[in-house]
This record gives sequence, structure tokens and C-alpha cells, in this order.
Amino acid sequence: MNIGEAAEATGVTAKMIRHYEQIGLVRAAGRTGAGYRVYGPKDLSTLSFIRRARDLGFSIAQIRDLLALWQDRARASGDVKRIASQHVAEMKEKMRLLQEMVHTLEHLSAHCHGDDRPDCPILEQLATGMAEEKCC
Amino acid sequence: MNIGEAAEATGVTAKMIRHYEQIGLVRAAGRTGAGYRVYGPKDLSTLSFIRRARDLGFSIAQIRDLLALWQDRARASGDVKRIASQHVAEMKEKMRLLQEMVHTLEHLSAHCHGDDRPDCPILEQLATGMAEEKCC
DNA sequence: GTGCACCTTCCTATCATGTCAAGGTCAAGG
DNA sequence: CCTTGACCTTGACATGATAGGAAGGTGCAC
Repeated sequence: MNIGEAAEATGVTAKMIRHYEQIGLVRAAGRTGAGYRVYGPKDLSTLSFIRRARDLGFSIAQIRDLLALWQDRARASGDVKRIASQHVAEMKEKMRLLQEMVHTLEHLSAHCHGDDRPDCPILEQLATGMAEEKCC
Repeated sequence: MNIGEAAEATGVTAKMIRHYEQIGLVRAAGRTGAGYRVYGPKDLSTLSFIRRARDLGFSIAQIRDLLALWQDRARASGDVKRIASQHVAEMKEKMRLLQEMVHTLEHLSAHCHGDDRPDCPILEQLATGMAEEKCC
């Protein structure tokens, strides 16, 4: 199986497959005489695994650990769960920060006419840093 | 005022001030005879504006537009509000995606013993892609 | 006149991914 | 046999916002 077919089968672009090989996330694929990479079912499983992990937002470093655990039959599920929990915590923290920003901005927007006049509490807050606490 | 003092006063690192100057986000600062950058109150206001906008998650491109509007006395507050609304929408979309991932992962984690045994629904889902829909 | 803290420019790295370019390979059809 | 087009190869460069460091100049206090 060529890299293009592997890409289509797993949803990982050929570009990223080569990249993952280069950074050592997946082992180097076999080669034909002409130098084309060759992929077997095991490689496809690994690539699909990676794609699903990426879809869940795991970083490459975390996926590296997850792959190692996946291939370790003596793994402790606690190790997997810990990685997942940490990732969940990170995502929740990101959401919290986003929520804060959304909250502030929506608050400011609510008081902005949004018409042709130049007065704008959004710009005022950015300019003075005072609108946030003192307003309301 | 030196770049270091300006950095401390505005909360933008000297590194980033130089960067913003290089990409044309702020006009080039004046220089002393020795080539040191010099900052005045107006520059400090601009840098503080940028920092607050960054704190609210605006991209450099958006900040560029906001700065232009800020310095335009004939601006329409609607233009400002539109930028803010778009940014809010982007952040909400990010939050939605994060929430989806968190939801899936928490669901999987809930069924993972998290002990010394190797069985792990998290790894199973990553390996087969089947746990998500069929479980529960 | 020395030492230290600051400044300058330039290079490199992050993270995951995309794009582009120049060239090699393969299979099908004229 | 030769061309065409689709695929593959490597390599370089870009993104966005920020950090780090190296190598060298400057300013000021002692």
C-alpha cells in the first residue's frame, strides 16, 4: 500500500505521515525498490489511532505516550487515564479562559451602539483598561 | 523612555515590542544617538492597547484593525462591534469543539478503571473508533 | 576604567500543518 | 517506444505569537 492510499484509508495526510515518521512517532515504513513507502495493516491501525487521538485534541507528545501504552500489553489503565485526565484538565482550563474573554467582550459589546457614531465602550476599555471593573 | 521601561510599563515584553515594530503593528520608535529606541506617552498608550486586546484574545490582524479604528475619530462603532462579535463567535466555536472533546474523553474515562489492569476503553476507542457511538 | 545592566541585530525554536518546487516512478494509451 | 498524467520522493519555506540565545555596543555607578 502506497502512502497516498494509506492517507486516504486513515484520514492522515501523506504529508503528516511523512512528518510523523520523521519525528519518530511512527516507525519508518518499508520501501519498494524505487523508494516508495509501503504500508501494511498494522501501520494503518497506528495511523488511525493517531488520527483519532488528534481528533480528541491530544498533543503529539501525549500521543507518543498513548501509543507506547497501547503497544504495551502490561500497561496499567491508570496510566492511560492519567494522560486523558490531564488533557481534559488542560482543555477545561482553555475553555475557562475563553469563557472569561467571551464574557468580558459580550459585556462590552452589549453597551456598544454598533452604529455610525464613534463612541465605543470596547475601544474605551482597550484604551484605558478601566471599563471592565467599574462598569455596572 | 527605553524599551525596557516601556515593556515594564505596558506589560508587553521588549521582545514583542520589537516584533510589533517589525511587522508594522506599531510605528517605528524614535532612536537615541546610540540607536536605542525611545518611547513617549503615546507609544505607551498604543502598547497598552495592544496588550489589553491580546488579553482578550484578539489576533494581531484584528488588533491592527482595532488600532486603525481607535485612531480614526470618524470611526463607526459598528465596525468595532463587528470585529468583536466575530472574535466572540470564533471563541465560542473553539469552546464548542473543546467541549465536544472533553465530553467524549470524560465519557471514556468514566468507564476506565484507572488501576493496574491493562483493559482501557480509552485506548479501545482510539484503536477501533467504535466505542464512541456504540457505548450506552 | 571596570563591571554590570541594558540595548542592538540576527538566528533559532516552538506546534501541527500546508504549500510549493524539482525531480523520480509507474501504468496506460497512441 | 514515447508521452501523459498521477503518483511518489526530498527539501525548503510559511503560518502565529512568543521565547531564548549569541555576539557585540552603550550607559552609568563605583
